[in-house]
Amino acid sequence: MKIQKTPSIRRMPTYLYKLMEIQEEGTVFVSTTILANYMGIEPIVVRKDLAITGVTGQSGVGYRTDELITSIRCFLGWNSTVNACLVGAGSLGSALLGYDGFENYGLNITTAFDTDLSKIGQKIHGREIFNFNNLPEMAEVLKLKLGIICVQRSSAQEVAEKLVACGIKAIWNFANVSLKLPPDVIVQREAIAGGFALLSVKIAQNSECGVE
Amino acid sequence: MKIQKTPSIRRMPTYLYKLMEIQEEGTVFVSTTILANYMGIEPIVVRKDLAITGVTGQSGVGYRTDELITSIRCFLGWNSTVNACLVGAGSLGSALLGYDGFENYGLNITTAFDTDLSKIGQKIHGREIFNFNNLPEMAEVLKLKLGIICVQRSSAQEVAEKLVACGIKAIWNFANVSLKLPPDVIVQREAIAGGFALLSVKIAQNSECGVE
DNA sequence: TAGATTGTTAATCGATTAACAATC
DNA sequence: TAGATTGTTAATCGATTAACAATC
Repeated sequence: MKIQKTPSIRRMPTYLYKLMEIQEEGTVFVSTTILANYMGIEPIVVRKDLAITGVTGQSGVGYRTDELITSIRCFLGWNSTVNACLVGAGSLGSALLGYDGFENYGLNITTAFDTDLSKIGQKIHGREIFNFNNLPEMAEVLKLKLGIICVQRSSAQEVAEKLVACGIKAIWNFANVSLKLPPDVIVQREAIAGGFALLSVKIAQNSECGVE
Repeated sequence: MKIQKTPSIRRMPTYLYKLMEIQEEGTVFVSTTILANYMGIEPIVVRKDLAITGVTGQSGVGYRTDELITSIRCFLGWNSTVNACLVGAGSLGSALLGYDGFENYGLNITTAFDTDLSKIGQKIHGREIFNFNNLPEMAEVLKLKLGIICVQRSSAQEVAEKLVACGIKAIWNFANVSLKLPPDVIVQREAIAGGFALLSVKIAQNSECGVE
């Protein structure tokens, strides 16, 4: 199963964030010119992106801010909520638990797990850390549909398999490994090293140009 | 300045990590079949990616592991070190400070800054937190070339401008905003919401297919 | 020789960009 | 009417995939 329009989809949350800001200001209509200027891209790109969601605007005016927001939310499936657990309450895990933007994404991190006894029972950003061994009992009760993996590279595969064994079919993987899981499990790997690689190449290209 | 081969570049660090693992095992030659299998992609993709770095392999055998590693490192500019500072020692900042993979990327986060007086003077993962107001004096002495922004959305623009004013021309932005900076400043924005958007769409597509 | 793999060339596919009529 | 903007259609560009000869 190939996913298409990846670049457009990646831009959606940025539009959404800006649009919510615009809505708070009370601005009813917004044009692709404004969004493009904010993003540092061309208006035609924004127009094509928005078209994917099925929304339509008014010639000479733009799009209704509220309609756009709804439309993007629906397209991303962020209008309904999914129950998630986070495994690995280290600093990255804490950062994610503390991120208050997730409520806008329909992401409800109800529980955090760890194996470190010194962490279990403690609270991080209002959520209690549970023993990862209790996952099987808790997964069903809490109706967990998504697992967020924030453990070390070395234990990520094992954690992923246990999540899958509990019926969790979607995984957001922040560990620096490729997970081997059954084909019906949806995995999204977040590789920040990839971002740094891009930055590095930009820097290298830039200093080349400077020399010329 | 457009950057090309973005998808390939993003995959490079993943190859690199796996290759280092392979090297530690003492395996001298590695084929694109092995790398492709690890990444869950096709060998031809890996071959094209590796070709970008200029490395060549041996028909029927594969590539020398050590040559591949060197080649990817050089291509990414990770063979030399860049001094970086991190601004915003919250949980995300701490996570990055604690990430020990950066030494392999030629990234040397020498300093962390914050404005929170309760954090200043403390140490996180061995690095002292300094007052952000001291940035101008310290930037030159420490030869800072890169700034990593981990502050709240609302202060990111201001922080970025101060970094640029200190001669820092490359910024890795983890705050959830588009920064408006002079065109000669290189910015890489890390938008994890984009990753979650992709995951959400995958889930949505999957449940559609399930119904059919 | 047989099997595996590289690297090149061509074909396909999808994303971005350009142009412009239609609309407010 | 003039200016701004949408949405469609076509053109361009780049990335992915396929095919295969050459090589070990």
